[in-house]
Amino acid sequence: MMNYWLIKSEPDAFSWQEQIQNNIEPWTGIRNHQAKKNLQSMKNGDLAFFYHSNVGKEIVGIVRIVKEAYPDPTDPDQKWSCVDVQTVCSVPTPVTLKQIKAIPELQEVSLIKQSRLSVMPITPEHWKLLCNLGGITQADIKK
DNA sequence: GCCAACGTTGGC
DNA sequence: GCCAACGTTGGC
Repeated sequence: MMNYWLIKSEPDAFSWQEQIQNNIEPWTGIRNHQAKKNLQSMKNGDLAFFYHSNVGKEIVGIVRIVKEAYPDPTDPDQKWSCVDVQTVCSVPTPVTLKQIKAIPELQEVSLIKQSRLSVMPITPEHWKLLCNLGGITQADIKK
């Protein structure tokens, strides 16, 4: 059973362009219990939207989980977790927060309901809808 | 265990 | 720069 997620990054700190260049990236630095719980629920092969917070405020790409939760090396106490994500594809037409807020079917997404959460699940229905909005096809996300 | 004070995230 | 919505800290 495939799960879908959304992860946030401030492009000033780590942008989609850098993700593309690095290809595989350890998703470190998460210091929130709910976000940690979500990281630990991720399975290899799960897909996640890559969202630019603060600057852009739009879904710009899709990544795949390629290494399940392990201790975050940037945490001295090793009590926080991280996963590895791999670049899958860019979103041809980035989906903006403004767009999402304007669509009645998307009012329940955590991006809106819990605006401070940085790692969140996305339902399959919302995933499909957001892919359509972004111009993503099934072929784009098949390896 | 409560809660006031403080810090952070992130949209506007 | 402001502030709403959290999360954390520390005194009691």
